[in-house]
Amino acid sequence: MQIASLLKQRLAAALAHLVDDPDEVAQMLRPTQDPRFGDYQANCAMPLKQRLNRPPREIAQQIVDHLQVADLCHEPEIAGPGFINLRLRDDWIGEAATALLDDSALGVEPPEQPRTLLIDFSSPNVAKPMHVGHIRSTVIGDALARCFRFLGHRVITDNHLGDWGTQFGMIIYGYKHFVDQAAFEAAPVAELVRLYRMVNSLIDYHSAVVALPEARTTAETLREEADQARQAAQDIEDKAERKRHKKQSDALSRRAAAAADKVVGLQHKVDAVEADDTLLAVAGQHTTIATDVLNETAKLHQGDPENRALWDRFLPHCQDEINRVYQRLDIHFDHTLGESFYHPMLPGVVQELKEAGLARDSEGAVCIFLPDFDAPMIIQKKDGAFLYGTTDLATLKYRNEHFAADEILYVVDSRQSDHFDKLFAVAPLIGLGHLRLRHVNFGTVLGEDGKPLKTRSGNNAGLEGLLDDAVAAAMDAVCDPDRTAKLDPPLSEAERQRIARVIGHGAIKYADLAHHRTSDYRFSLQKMVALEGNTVAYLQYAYARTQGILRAGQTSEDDVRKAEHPISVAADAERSLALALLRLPEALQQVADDYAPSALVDYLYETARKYMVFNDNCPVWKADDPAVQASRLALVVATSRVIRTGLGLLGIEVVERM
RNA sequence: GCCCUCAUAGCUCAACUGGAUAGAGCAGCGCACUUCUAAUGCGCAGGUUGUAGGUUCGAGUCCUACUGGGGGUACCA
Repeated sequence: MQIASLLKQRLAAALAHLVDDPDEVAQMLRPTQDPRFGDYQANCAMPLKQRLNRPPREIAQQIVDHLQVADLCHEPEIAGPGFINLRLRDDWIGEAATALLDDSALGVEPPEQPRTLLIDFSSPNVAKPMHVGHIRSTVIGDALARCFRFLGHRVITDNHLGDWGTQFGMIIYGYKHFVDQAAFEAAPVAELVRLYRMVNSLIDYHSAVVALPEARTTAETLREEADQARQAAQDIEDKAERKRHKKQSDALSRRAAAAADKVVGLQHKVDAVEADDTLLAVAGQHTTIATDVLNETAKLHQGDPENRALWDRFLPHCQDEINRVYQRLDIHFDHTLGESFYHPMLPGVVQELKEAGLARDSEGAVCIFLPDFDAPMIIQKKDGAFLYGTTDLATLKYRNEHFAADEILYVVDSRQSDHFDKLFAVAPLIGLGHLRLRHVNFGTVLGEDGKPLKTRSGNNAGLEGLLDDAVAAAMDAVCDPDRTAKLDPPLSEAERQRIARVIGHGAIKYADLAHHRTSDYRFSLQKMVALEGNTVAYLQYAYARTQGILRAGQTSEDDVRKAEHPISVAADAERSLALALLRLPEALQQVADDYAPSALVDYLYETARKYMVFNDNCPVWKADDPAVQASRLALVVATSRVIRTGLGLLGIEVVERM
């Protein structure tokens, strides 16, 4: 049962006497921020002032007069300008919490209208190593899939792999010119990665050599301007005026620093090749590598047998590579239909759009011009190649025909919002207006310096290395012998390994999901594996404590459930914990409404904290009264189930001891 | 240039979509271990929510302008 919706129903019934849209008005029910105002507050009296032309407190009184909540709440109170404060009865909380023990859905009720959602997430480019940038889409998409399923909706997950792009042109080119056959036979993926990196650095080298002089000039100019602006600012007498100029000169300085950074970055790319005489010689022999790579890609797309054979040979290895990461992270897809799958459909898509008069030639390319957009969606380049807009349209049509989804979520970087705005604008024009399309966008992962996370070489930090680092850091932090010394029996090596793995991987997922998806967030390995604060270790510890109590009493969750002892809340810590446990459905509703798993993280952290307070104040086995003992034990079990289930919905496992 | 997005405590982030005195954590200071794991709990301190206006019973949240960060902007994805 969901408390908030139950109260909303009651509220709506009371409002039916006053307004003709009671259900809508009843939505203005919120949990209170301050326990002094009870547990929930109805805020609908104030806004009704105009509509009913009466003072809000009077309206509130009328609502309260009709409000039938005596079975759930104490007498409602009207406070301030017209808030209606509701305080749940302790006996009701106890009964509801007791019911939780026998409910595998933990209070979640089947939806009135189950939806079918197709979630498109992760979607890495294969053939290059997965990096930290893929983490957000993967982790958020997986958590959303788990949450929507738990809420009773039908979910189809699809990994729209980038398996047909320029990166294959790069490794095909690399293979043709630089392959080490022995290395390829021995470890194909490693060799392909080496080839990818080599070709990439050669392309970067040539473009950096060209770009460097202008970047230097720009950096110098900006530097001078910034210096001048700072000087000028110092000479200004008027204080306010000086402050304003200072601000502007600071901005200029930052821009100058960024330009200088860019020069350093370019120089780095040049140095990377020039430091190695062999590589430099190779660079000299492959001056047109950038366009040659595009040609290899184009040949692949046009069905060139040699390139197609190479692609067929490379792809399984590339898939093994990413599947290893998914396996590690316990992430699964119903479908993996990459770009290559849609490639044969693209000419037909363009043809149809042209025939329908939606697309037309412009500057040699085939474009869909849309009102409200400056630039068109280009679906075929002047050289005949197709673009991701084309693929996305083909994908949309295919999904519509094969998956009967009523909603499609694209868990993709915020930077692509323009693209999705266009895609979603085209959809109704091609008869797909019935699909609810949603760009579930997310922000960038930043390093500790506030810049997008990169390694020192300028490449994106590799994902597997990151996971290894997290597991190692978790081992150091969580399996510190001083801390685990009191565990009896002592932790075995296998148990330590498992704890480090669960906490390490969990830390990465948790830190990502803890931030609202739309904001950028600062990635700090040290903070995410920390034991204090809003971290996965804190939740794991709370969970481990619940298990510790069961062990101490030589009992199990099943035994406690079968005993059917009622929960009754007396102490504040018991009440507040029990109420928190009843709110999982509310938290999940929020996740679904915003497509934002962070709401579940906040909820779980809040619940774990309340459990910790309970744990400190309400001993189980030392309680004198057997009824109190049984009630607290039942609360412990309910907590353990909520935390385990909640973390599971985030894709995170639990450990029994730590 | 135009469009999108962000700006909240020293730091990292919340704030249930317009509700009451803006909350957590970290860092700092203090208190509590004979324990079902102190990997915890409690307390103190920390804020003109970037600036200036506006909308209304009520604004961190909405509108306008400005300042600053990030991103995008016709053939990469």
